[in-house]
Amino acid sequence: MNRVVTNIFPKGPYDFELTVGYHTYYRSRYGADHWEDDKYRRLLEIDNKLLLASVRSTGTVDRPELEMVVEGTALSQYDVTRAKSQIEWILGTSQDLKQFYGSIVDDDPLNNFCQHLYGLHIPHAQSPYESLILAVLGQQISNNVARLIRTLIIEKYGSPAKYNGMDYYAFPQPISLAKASLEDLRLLKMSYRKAEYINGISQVIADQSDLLTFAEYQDNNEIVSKIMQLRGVGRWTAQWLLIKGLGRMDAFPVGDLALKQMLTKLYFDQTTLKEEEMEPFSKRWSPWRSYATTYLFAANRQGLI
DNA sequence: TACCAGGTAAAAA
DNA sequence: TTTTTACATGGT
Repeated sequence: MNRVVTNIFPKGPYDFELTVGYHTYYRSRYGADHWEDDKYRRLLEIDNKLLLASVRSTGTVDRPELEMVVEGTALSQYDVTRAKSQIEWILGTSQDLKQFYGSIVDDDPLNNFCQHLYGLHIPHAQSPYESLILAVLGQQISNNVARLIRTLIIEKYGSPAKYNGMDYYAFPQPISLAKASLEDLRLLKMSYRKAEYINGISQVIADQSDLLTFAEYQDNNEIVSKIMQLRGVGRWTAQWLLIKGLGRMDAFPVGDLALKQMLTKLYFDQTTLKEEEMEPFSKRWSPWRSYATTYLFAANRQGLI
């Protein structure tokens, strides 16, 4: 077992606490992500090797600097490099907020949230597959139920490791959930249909690992129509995959109930916004709709809405 | 006790 | 083609 310390320099402004807090729903543990003692921790599975990354802030919002400690067995320089790039991706450190902030200065509720949430970057799932599974698990049900089910599936099918007496789990590999029986998945409190979705998607991804890999030039609509061919993936799930799994800047989860309620309250004077009105309305934030969405949800989680 | 919750596919109209 | 409905479960 060895241990390597390295530094990460996010693109400022970068608020580490806000970004990790949003990512973990301000809980000490959410799914495979941990947020305790001012440290973000995550067990990563890299080439079948498990390593724990612990990250803390050593800088400020405008001069951000993070310190990452990687622990594992027989760590190579390559492992550390991979872990670092995965953590940078999860924590959204390379995003540049300037253009988004500049684009919404006259948009009042949102601009106000941006002042409160200055330096919040969009955190990502570790992989497109992870974001897809988490999104499907979250369909239709309340956040409390979603969190419960997400944790159950990670603890049952993710690779475990113990560090300093604490149990950590990597996010399950596609093959693990592809091999799971529907009956076993049902034990994790999901509906039979949801178990079918999870199992089916995992089988497809286990078989074609590059299915969720897209080139830079590919259009969001092209990606959406491709992933919606997966059973269990509708447009809501596809849009969240664009935001949380692929790092696209201009996605918008039309049909999201919480989002609809927030827009109704903030922009339509309590007159319920119709679903078909969401997409046209969202265009005011293009090409930064993923940020607008994230800042609205972040404001919501902080009780600002 | 009902009814809702950060949807979706399949059935029915 | 468009509109309902079943789905599981914890919270209120």
